[in-house]
Amino acid sequence: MQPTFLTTPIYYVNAQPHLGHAYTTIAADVYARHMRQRGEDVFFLTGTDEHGDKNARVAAELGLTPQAFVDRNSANFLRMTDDVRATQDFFIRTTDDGHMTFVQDFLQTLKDNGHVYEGTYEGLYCTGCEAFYKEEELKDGLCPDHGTKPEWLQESNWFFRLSAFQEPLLAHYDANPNFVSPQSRFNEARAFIAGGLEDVSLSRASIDWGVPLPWAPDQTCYVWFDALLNYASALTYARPGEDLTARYWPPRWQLLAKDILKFHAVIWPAMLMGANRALPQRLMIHGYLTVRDTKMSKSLGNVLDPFAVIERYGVDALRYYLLRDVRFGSDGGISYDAVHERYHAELANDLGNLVNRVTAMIEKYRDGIVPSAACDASIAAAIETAREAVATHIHELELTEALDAAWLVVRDLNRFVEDQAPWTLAKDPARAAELDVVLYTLADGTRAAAILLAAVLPDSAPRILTALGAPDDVAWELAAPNLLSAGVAVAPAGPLFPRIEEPLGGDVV
RNA sequence: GGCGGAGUAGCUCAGUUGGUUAGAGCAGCGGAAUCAUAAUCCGCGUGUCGUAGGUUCGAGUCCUACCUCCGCUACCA
Repeated sequence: MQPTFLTTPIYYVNAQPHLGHAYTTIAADVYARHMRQRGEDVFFLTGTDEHGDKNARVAAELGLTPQAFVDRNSANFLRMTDDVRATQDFFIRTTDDGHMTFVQDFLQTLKDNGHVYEGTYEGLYCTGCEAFYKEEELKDGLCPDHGTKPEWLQESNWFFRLSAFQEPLLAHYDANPNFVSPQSRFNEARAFIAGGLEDVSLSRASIDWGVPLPWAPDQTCYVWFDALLNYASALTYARPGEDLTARYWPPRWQLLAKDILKFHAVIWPAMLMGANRALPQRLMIHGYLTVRDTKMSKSLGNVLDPFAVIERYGVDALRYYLLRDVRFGSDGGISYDAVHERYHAELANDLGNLVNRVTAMIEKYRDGIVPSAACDASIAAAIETAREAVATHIHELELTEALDAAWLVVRDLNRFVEDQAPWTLAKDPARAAELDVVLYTLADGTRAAAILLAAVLPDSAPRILTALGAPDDVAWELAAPNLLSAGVAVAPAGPLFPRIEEPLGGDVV
């Protein structure tokens, strides 16, 4: 299989990392980890978007230079990737020299190819906001923020001939029905293109904090062009002295939220076409996480704090919850109560307790040594089935469905315990061989389940393997039956997902 | 207005190219068991499949109209 390059958007650093950033990052990380489990050559890219007027303004308000401001805030995002156990291969910053050089080269290429021209951008401009407004955005013809009357301004800009790519884009969409997922987003993007494309300005004359145009240094690159190019620039300098472009380009998957669909599904591919570069294979547009009910919403805008969840339940719980409770690709409601419920019902009760009871029985009935036996055929079949299903779903970024498929094994194993009643077998020495089969099956099946879940539960999966006396290796080919060595000693280590008394958000005063 | 999506059990949702008694998880009720983090397992749902028509031997699954909700309808990022 070809190397896998996947990306998250780069996050705009004017604010703090929040749930949305964590969500996309986690989803991409699950894919990256899965592909690495399969031994694939993976390059997972994420990072921060640091130019633009907004950053410059916030920096000024704080009395910082733009660079000092973005340095500080970018570090917050880098820390976020660690907090959620993301395993990116490179964390790009658009203020990197390598990136800025690439942007200039790319813009020059677009211009050399005849896709850039000088024009005039005009519109209603509010000096207070330092931004252009459309008439319908105004309130009674006044700026909604400042209540002042905006001026009609003209600005000389350089434009990207996006309109010229309407037909090529449509052709690409029609030839690649999987280009954008889910289907509804594909339709949305295609309809937008079919409705006619206007040229877009790719530079700003009034903004200093950005990449200067190589042929007109008095203008800076419009921040979205700058930002989108990160996906390509990173490969040229992520590894000093090495250009990874030939190895990884184009991206297998680019993940993003629906609010930035147009930039990624229209402008970005057009930019690549204009530079004669291959387009990303697929774009995955996930939905919004919305906070439902929660009595604590005294103050509006109360969002679920991913770091609070990590602190109380652990990072695996956050990763599991976000991918499990909301179908990846759809919008969905989340809540602290739901985190609490799923943590206990699924992670603690179904999985954690399974590990606990299996190791406890092996200790009690076999002195902690995994007996020699063959995995029960029905469980073996369930593992094989789940292995295929999980892989298929993850390849399509159907992460919720992948979890469902893996969880069937967990449920089957719990059912197997009840069906076989090892505690009964243990009372009859004549049935020792039967008990061996049951105990081996449980240990082996739980081990396989851990590997199936390892991409989502990077902390817990190795702990499960260790508890079962298996090597700490989550290679995908080990997600198969009969691969636990007989004679190893189990090493129970207490509850994997301890019960949590107080749910988050309950501390309403 | 235009384009697109969605309305299925109390809740969250699955339901391939139309075909036997519409499914899962959660919650609820009842029961079993005791290895285990009082965890697990089993049983229990007469749901007008948004409304009204239509096509068909047969429609949640196709067609028409309508109702409700949502998204998009471009340069803050």
